[in-house]
Amino acid sequence: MTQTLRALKPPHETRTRILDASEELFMQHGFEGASMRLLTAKAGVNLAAVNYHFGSKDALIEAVFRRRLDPMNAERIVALDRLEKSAGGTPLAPAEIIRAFLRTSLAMIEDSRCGGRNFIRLLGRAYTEPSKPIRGLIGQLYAPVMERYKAAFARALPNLPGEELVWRLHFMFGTLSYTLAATDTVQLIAGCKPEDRYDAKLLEERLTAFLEAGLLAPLGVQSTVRKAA
Amino acid sequence: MTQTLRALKPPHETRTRILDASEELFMQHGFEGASMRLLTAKAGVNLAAVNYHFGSKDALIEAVFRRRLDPMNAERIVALDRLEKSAGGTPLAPAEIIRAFLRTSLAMIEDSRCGGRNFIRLLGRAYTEPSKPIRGLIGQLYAPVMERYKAAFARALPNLPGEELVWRLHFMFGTLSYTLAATDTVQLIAGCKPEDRYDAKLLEERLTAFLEAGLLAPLGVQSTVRKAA
DNA sequence: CACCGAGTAAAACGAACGTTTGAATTGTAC
DNA sequence: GTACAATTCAAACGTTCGTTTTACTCGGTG
Repeated sequence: MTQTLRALKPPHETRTRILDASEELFMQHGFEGASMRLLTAKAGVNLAAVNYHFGSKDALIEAVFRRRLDPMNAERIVALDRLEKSAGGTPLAPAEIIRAFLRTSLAMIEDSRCGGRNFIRLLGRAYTEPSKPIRGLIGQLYAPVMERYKAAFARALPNLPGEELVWRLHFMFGTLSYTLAATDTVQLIAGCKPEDRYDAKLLEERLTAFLEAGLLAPLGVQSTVRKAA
Repeated sequence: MTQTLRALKPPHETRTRILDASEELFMQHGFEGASMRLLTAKAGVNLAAVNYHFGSKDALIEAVFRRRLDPMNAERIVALDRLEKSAGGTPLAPAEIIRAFLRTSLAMIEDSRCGGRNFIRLLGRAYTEPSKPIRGLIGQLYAPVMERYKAAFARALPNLPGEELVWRLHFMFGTLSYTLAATDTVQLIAGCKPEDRYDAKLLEERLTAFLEAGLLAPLGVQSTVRKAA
């Protein structure tokens, strides 16, 4: 009886309302700028609810990230596993690996209820966040998927020096997170229609073309410079 | 007499001390996280000095940006002017334009007193800052140089559709700002020696190779898709 | 019915925030 | 030396922050 009632009525409705409101307000105002009173008012819950359900504001921030990022990164690893499985022993094309990583992010910006889109933008902000706990959390959550994809790229590009690969992955990661986070800069460069801003399919094509070309760019003189030094 | 004394003793020493301290602390803790008491303590000045010399904390933030960004963007435009002058009527190579833009940023990260490096990292943070006044300020300061470089790229790449160019510039801008701002993510991808992290010459080569390839990437199917739609 | 634990509610906590005040201090001109 | 403006200083302003406390409202159990 208890079981069925729990199943009918969401077990943590207040928690979910807080997480949803926080996702949006953290994105709009930042972590420090979004106060507890603002969050709880938007969520329609009491001020004390955050501390009751999460313990503290910092714990709430972590919960906001984990709710989306844990499944996302798990999905990324599964996608790469599937890719390598179906390829047998043959090396993967770099563009395939790029798309596998991209698609998880891009799927979220098409979230009809906007929660996913908010989170993606929030995530882009988090990389440049000065707060050390947040940086540490992001790094910790991303470490396994980073290692996994780095290995896949290394196998796909056996001729690219390891150090060079690390930098190009850094560039790629930056392009992706910035593109999704800094929504207004496109309008700054040119009056861009916001309607195709979030066309995930089109954005995937554009990003893949750009990133693949950058990843496969011919080695400049810098490698020789380094060898000589 | 007044003139010479003013020349010997810095006219706005307190102002400069505040700007230097703010640059570093805004980068470390963010704009909201760096309190007036922290800023003034680091600068070794009285708490009221900020409001006396700048008027408010927001005005201080604007002053921090303008002190570096105004000369930087002016230098970028001059560099592009020189490039086009010396090329006569012949079209510029995309890599030349990229380097002209890059070099101004990269020169700052070699600042021996670290002030410039702090500012570059601060700038990367500002693009994803949620605060509307800051976003507006950044956009306003960057608008002329953006327009100028966009026109130069359009002339250098007459076959690239305008909308496609806007996106690729957005990607490039994202790569640059993220690369310079998110210093810890490289270490996340791989244990990277921090010593060559700020080798401006090497970084210029790597970034130029990556960005040029991305900018010149072959057009995917998306343009056909768009034409059909 | 009494009882209990989970959750909600309103109010208050001390600390830290940006800003302002008014007196003290400095440097310069007459 | 006196006068005057510019700057520095300690102290306090009112507000807002994250958090805690205390009382209250329930549904389920014995």
